[in-house]
Amino acid sequence: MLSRSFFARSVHEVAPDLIGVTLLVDGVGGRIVEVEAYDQEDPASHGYGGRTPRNEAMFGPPGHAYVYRSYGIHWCLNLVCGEESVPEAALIRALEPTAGINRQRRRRSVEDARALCSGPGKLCQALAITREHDGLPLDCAPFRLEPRREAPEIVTAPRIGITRATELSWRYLERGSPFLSRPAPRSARRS
DNA sequence: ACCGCGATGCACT
DNA sequence: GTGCATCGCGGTG
Repeated sequence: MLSRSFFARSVHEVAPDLIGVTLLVDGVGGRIVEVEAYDQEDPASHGYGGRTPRNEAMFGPPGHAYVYRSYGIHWCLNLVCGEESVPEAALIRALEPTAGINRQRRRRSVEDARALCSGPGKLCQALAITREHDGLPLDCAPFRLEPRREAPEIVTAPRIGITRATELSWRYLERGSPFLSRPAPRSARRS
């Protein structure tokens, strides 16, 4: 299990450190292979405009989940970082499935393991993450976070699917992983 | 390979 | 009313 202090650092330190960490919800999940950082001064962040009912968890203590609904259909999972009342969070964008893969297949109605968790909405469907997980601590059930065993090779690239602050390379990926939401662009740099 | 679009919730102007 | 931190499908090269 990751220590509580793991998340009590800048999201820009935590986000790359999450690559290779195993994320499980009720025993179902896999290795994190893609993450994006969102910070307090970031116009693309949900926390940028101040506290609202939706983003309340972003302003809470680090080491908790922030789950929001995207495009009215999908759920997306963030891990809150930094310090209380300062909104910083890491968006989990893709997992390499390692646990409960058949349950993930049933929830997603997909066979190919590469399609189970290759996107923020997909992985929430595969792990059955919903609004009920918003604000929950990450060091208790149903969550489980296991440290990585070996240091992965990490590359950085611009974030995906945003319209503001697109010049920032705050997307972190495991180099060469077949489980990404989208391949790394040719411009990707080693972290 | 790329591009367009519909589904649907909700924060915000 | 508009704009998303999305996804899957169907059309066209």
